Amino acid sequence: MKNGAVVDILEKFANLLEFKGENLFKINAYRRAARTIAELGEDIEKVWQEGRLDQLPGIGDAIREKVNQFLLEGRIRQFDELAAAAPREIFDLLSIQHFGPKTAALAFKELGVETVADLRRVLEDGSLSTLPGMGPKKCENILKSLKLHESSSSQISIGLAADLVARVMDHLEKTASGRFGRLSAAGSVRRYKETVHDIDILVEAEDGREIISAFAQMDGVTRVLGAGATKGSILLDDRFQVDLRAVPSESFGAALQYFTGSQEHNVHLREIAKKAGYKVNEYGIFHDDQRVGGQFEEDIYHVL
DNA sequence: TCGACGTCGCATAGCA
DNA sequence: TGCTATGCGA
DNA sequence: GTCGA
Repeated sequence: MKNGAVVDILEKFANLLEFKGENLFKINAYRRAARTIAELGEDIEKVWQEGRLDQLPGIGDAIREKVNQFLLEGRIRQFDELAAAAPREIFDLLSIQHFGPKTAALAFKELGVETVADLRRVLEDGSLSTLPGMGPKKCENILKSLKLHESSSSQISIGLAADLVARVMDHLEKTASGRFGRLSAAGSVRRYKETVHDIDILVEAEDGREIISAFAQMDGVTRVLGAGATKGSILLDDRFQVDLRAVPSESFGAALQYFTGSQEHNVHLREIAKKAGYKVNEYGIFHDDQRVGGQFEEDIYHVL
């Protein structure tokens, strides 16, 4: 069963294209193809042998050929070519928050940053901050992310995640009670995925400023990654990223559905909605641009 | 053959 | 100081 | 790059 390997190389292919600065839609095409295979209920090699590869959604001539080459020879020539022109540790580098493809390309081109160690060096000796668009704050943020990247522990077990959610909810109820309505975990925590990457919490509030500010001030916050009127993001205990979103009452249900996912589930649901003449997004469910629901999560599933 | 492909909030940098 | 563009993440 | 109009 090589499905995992195929998914992996297609996702990495997308990352390499992104680093190269390729068209965003092309990049997404590779990611979509990877997702299709990840969700495929059968052995990709079997599909391949039976010549059914391009019956899979998102796989056309070009990607089919690459998958073909991979299954035949264990490698993809174009992939190797792209990889040869990129930093040695490109995938590691891109996994550092705030160090995206554009920044990576700039640092590689101007300073020859190939590895995580290189990145640390150019951050510490200040040379990265001499590049256009790389102000002090941005460099500081990247350095913090890099340290986090090296220390963590990026996956959180569901048990610990649940504890963290309880901690946040407790805090909000104590310090901002009455200023918000419903409060719920979302994302992979709510889906009880065994391990999660970060923690998403949703709160019902017309104006999220106060509650997000309370959120950013709770005990154990070691960094405020962002805090606005509708969205806040913190680092708890130096390790755990927790995001809080404030949404108005009429779209709380839709947002809960949307941010609970999973991504594949959302894609599937939208498809169903589309066929039935509806449109679903994080703000509600619509028919002819008329809102027909969104206050409750059930609205979405009920209508469809 | 050709246009659509999700969209938005936040932080930051750079400029007027 | 305010505005806009960009990168990033989700 | 893929899909559908």
